[in-house]
Amino acid sequence: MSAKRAKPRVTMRDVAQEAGVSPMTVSRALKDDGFVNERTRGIVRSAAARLGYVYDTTAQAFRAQRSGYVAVTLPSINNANFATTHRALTRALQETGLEALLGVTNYRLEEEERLVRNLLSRRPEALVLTGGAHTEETRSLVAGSRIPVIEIWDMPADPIGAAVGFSNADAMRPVIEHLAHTGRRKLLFLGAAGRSDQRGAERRRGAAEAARECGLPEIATLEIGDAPISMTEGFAAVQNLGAAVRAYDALVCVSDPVAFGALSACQTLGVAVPKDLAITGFGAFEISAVCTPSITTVDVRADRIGAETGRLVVDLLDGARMSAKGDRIACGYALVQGATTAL
Amino acid sequence: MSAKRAKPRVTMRDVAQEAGVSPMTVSRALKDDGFVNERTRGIVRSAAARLGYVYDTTAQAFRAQRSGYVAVTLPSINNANFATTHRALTRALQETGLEALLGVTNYRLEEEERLVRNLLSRRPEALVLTGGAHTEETRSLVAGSRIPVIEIWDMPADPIGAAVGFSNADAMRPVIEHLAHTGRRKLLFLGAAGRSDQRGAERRRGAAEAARECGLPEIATLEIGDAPISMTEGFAAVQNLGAAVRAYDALVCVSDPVAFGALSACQTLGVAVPKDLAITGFGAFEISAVCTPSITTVDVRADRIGAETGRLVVDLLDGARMSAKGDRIACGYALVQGATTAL
DNA sequence: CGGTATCATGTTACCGGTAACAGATCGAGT
DNA sequence: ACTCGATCTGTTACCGGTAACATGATACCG
Repeated sequence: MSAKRAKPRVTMRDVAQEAGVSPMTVSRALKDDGFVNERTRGIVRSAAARLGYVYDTTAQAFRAQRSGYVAVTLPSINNANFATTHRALTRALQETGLEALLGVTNYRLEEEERLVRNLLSRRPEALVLTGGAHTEETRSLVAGSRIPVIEIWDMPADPIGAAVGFSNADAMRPVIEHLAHTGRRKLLFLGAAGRSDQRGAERRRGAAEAARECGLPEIATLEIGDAPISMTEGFAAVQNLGAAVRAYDALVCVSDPVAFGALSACQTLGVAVPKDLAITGFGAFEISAVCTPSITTVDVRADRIGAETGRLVVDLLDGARMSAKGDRIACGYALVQGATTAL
Repeated sequence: MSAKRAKPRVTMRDVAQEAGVSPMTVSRALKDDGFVNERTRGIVRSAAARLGYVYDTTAQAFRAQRSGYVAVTLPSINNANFATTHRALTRALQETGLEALLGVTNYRLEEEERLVRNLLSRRPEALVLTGGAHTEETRSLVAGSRIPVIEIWDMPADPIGAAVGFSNADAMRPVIEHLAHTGRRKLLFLGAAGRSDQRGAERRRGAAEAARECGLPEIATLEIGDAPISMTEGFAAVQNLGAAVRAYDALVCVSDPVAFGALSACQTLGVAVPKDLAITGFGAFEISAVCTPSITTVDVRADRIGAETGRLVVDLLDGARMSAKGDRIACGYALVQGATTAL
């Protein structure tokens, strides 16, 4: 049996009665749009405070058919880059009175689908999806929703709506070129199973392509489990390879944490980095700069992705920009040379 | 001028018309509560699919005066432990059809206040706050909201409602005892400015107390900026100390990332860890196990905090448990010995 | 065969705000 | 004194679901 605590929720009507005015006046007074006499406004405000009135956004959103928020999905809430993007996005939205409503997919497309369905039923005004890979069902749900959709952290060949980010494949190119220029030829890519990490798979593809163009031998691949993979998996992978890792000139890791794990394992194995083996990461996480030797990586401008996305959302909702279909905003990336690839 | 795209939102009425039944029947058919004829249900379902109908949770919540979600605040979405807690909490809630609505405070009490105000106006059914320190305004807002409130990751002396977590002060005790037992006497605590990191300040207090009880000299403190502090700050702090760090037997760090930064700086400075200097962290982050030498830390059972909180919320909303005022659930913690304190 | 339980569906009203429109009051200008 | 506009406040209806109740159809009983 439910605890049937009688809860006399305080509404505008109550405040109106307390203040001796109509509910409409309360609404206006609280909105502070200048259409209410200054004295009345004061009376209403103090009445509201006295009763402990809390504005009901749900009712407002319902009436106005405007929820005032933007749904955002992230694969993980344990990732500095996604956190940065989210912060920048939130900041940009707040200036317009919009809120970001955050959902986490745990790198699973089915969870994304469930989440999107759920988020859409709350009538967001726009939808920001991290990543460009989705289930068919997700795509059709989203396409039918008639709200602006923005995919970030990816440059899908066929975006649902707009896309803000960078090509994960292209961003790998400077890494491979750098390795080639410093004389590394036998490369091993360390990443998650392709199915589970679309962005990682793109990076691998880009690496393979760049290797070909640089005249390097085919790049080898080691899949070390489903996304998210991190330090532990990178460490274990290299530990398992053991001395066999010496067959390679460089480990190209799908992310900095994986690279750090690999680096740490090398130190355990007595493999000298960068002398015997070079290592590269991806994402310019804090650790890449702090560890010894520092890790060569790629800065992908997470904050810019968030800020640009925010701007785009605001523009689209303003109607300043019409449809976003096909808009693609590239935020760039930059190689950050660390000590793990020094000569 | 706003893009006034005419959007004929599909409602239950439309579906009803399409299916040739009343809106009420549509409602029942979609809810699948068994009060509708099987054939009718099929007709309604296909009509809904044909029109691309999407259920409107906002309207449902409004009518039922039940939002179906639990508001959760986190200081950061770049922290494995908070992520773990959030995942466990979400999982527990989902079994009851509740959703977690996530807000981020960036370790700022004023942001928390803004956020709480916002979240409350969306009428959550319960509120989960990470941390036990709040502005006065936040406390009174929350207290007046008449919904269950649970503070996690802390054991405040005077909780608003219930508390689930551990005493950050107590959790520091085994660390200090371990250092004392292994002969370390001169300790330096590395943490954020106390004001900005309540949990960190508690850890420092606990460390100081434990040191006293173990008969160690007063523990020194180095504040290295406002929360969140991480590897970079830990690294810079030790780098700045330079040779002066040799005056201590052990660095007691407020978190693993700070500890790792300190460790890395020691390696740069040529200070041998653990021979010349011991280092401890907090939180059992992945890096503590992967780096070399591995870092002695404290596992605080982030998953248990999430799971217990979820259970508590569900119980409270069921009415199975009445008021949570004063409930305190301790989730425990455990010292994890690493190589940074070996002899 | 009337009475009643059972099942399936429809009708009405309402949740808490606010847009749109309709007064009411007042001072200024003619 | 009358008109007019500006300023302020009130009234009505509505957003999209669904609880509560009413109704209609069918089955089953003594």
